[in-house]
Amino acid sequence: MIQAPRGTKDIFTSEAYLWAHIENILRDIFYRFNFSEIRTPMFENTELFTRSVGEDSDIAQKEMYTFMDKGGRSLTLKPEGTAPTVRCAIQNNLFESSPKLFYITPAFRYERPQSGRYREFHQCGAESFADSTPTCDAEIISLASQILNALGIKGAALKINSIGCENCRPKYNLTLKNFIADNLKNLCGDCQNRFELNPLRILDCKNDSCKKILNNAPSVLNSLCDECKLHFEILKNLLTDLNIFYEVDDKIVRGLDYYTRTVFEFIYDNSAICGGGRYDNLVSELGAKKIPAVGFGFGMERMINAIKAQNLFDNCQVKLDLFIGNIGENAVKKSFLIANTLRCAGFNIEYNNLNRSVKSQIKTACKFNAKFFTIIGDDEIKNGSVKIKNLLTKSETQIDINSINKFLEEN
RNA sequence: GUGGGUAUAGCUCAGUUGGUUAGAGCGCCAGAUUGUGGCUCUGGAGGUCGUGAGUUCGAAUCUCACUAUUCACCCCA
Repeated sequence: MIQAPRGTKDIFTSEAYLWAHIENILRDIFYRFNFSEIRTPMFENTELFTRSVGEDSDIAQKEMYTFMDKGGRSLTLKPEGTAPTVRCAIQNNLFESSPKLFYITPAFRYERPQSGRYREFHQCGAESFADSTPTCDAEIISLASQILNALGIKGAALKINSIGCENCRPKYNLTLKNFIADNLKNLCGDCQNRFELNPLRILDCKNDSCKKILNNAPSVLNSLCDECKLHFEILKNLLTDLNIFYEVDDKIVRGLDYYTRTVFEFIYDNSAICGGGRYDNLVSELGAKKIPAVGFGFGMERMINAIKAQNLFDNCQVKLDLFIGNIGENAVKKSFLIANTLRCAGFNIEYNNLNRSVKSQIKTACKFNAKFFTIIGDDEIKNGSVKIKNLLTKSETQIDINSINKFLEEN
């Protein structure tokens, strides 16, 4: 048997209905904040991701689905949503016309699958190129927070930090490296590599011995320049004014290289359900003029795990208005034609097309959550009259075979 | 990339130191009820025991490899 590839998952029936339902809620919230939807290609030129995500990042190093097409181009399935959004905005010059964009998209990373993590997963993200103010950061965080509220997800903790800008971060990197230098030998192998490439990432290491060493490390917050410091202070005040609870965590640095100043995460069940931050240099690094930006990405699978764990949106399924049962060949054809008429009129209809007992037909109708059930046989065709049964109340009504439409409208 | 668990019917799972024809519950189909669901009873269909090798007179059971799946680490959403 051919199975779905490792790390992928089929989404069908009630699960697909749940996804569609959630996507509708998400779009509603985005529209409230005047974000417009964009849909970018599933694959991009590889260079887009090596330049944006960072050539040395784990994503670019070992997690990307990269392939050559028949024209010799190096292409990569999108591993995240931000870089394609920025590319699209540059290419179509969206910064003035629609500076606030959102997407709901599959993304691909070659990783070992585990709970809430697939090789094809789905991201729901927003990017704002509106301006560089802390208000803009607060709006983005507020948007993420309202998404959680609208979905009813409780218990996600917001953590925020500032990792400075191109002016103050190099200074902090030096401070941090000086602090670590003596202990470099005691850090894990990964961190020893990070020491030169990206010392900030050492703060994020989960290794216990590294954590211990970094416990007393100088805080990035103490090295911020005046502008960054002010930006962060204003943001914190705004979040308080918005009644959004947060915790400052100066160890949050985020894994993608493009972030500047504000970074944040919503943690649920020990993993990040949403991550984001400001990236004021990415647009210019990708070749356009300098345009500030801030955004976030939700992991849809993690979002849905949380929704399921809290039993939100139970009983997600489409309901049938009527199930048409039948007995005999003539009746099968007749019920098919009636089903067609009623479907044209806008009702959800199923009919029986197999030679089965009335009992099993009515059971099938219940399984599909049909509101009404009717059965058509030679007598009904001859008399032009059918009994229609309410499956909930069990009451039956005798009506004209041509007035089912009217009956369904009235009931 | 690293480390553990698991793989038997559509689903959830039993299966004794290795021993005849591999079971149960649920679901499905039919009958009891000649054309009306949920309860009850009766019967029925449905299995390359993940794949391939090995050990053995004999393997669902033991060994190895592979694949898939799941959980954790790394990383990330």
